[in-house]
Amino acid sequence: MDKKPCNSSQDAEVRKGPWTMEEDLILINYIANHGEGVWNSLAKSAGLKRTGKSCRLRWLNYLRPDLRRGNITPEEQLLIMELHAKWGNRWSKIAKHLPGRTDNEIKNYWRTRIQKHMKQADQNNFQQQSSSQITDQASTSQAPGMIHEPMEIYSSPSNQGHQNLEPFPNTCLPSTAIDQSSCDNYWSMEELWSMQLLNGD
DNA sequence: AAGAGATACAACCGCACAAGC
DNA sequence: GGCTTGTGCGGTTGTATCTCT
Repeated sequence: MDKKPCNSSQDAEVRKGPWTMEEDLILINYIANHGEGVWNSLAKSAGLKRTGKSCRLRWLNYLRPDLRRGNITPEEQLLIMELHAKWGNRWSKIAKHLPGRTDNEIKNYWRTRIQKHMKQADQNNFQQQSSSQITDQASTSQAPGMIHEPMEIYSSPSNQGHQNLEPFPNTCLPSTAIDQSSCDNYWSMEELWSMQLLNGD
């Protein structure tokens, strides 16, 4: 990942990859003295061989003093799920309701933890379903790969074309979900809890 | 103990939008 | 009004670490 500086061109001046402690200190000190904002000029003025975007990302996601480090609490987990059910992948919007958490952190958390649970639940239901539906498959238009994309099925209002997939037909899909194409809320918290997404760990 | 696979997290990329000129 | 630049956001990728066999 870490691109070694080349011996020519201006790109050689731009560092990529993991930040060093020294770079972190430079950025922290600079922001402490001059404040944040105007990231491109900040990067140059501070003497960092980074893009403004990279500096901003590093500051917002890692160096900010008001960040909360450590595990997501059950309360935060609940809130994330609730807000995601309401807004979908609007991570920055969700992050605003979780003080000290970043959109990147929430996004990663969702992808690695919650999505994993959904995938497992999805597979369990698929196994249950497969025995009963195996004879019906020839009459459906379901693509074979669809079962691997629970997120799309779950959240996206733009994926109404998938609404006949019913990934959790027995226990999880709310009875009204399919008819909620014009509604912002897809699944209630009660329904999400019923999927036992929060009980895994 | 070693290798393979899975997981979690940091960071980058591309796009869209807003502000300034 | 059009262009340039900066910023913010969501998606994706790379890699370190952990777990399992």
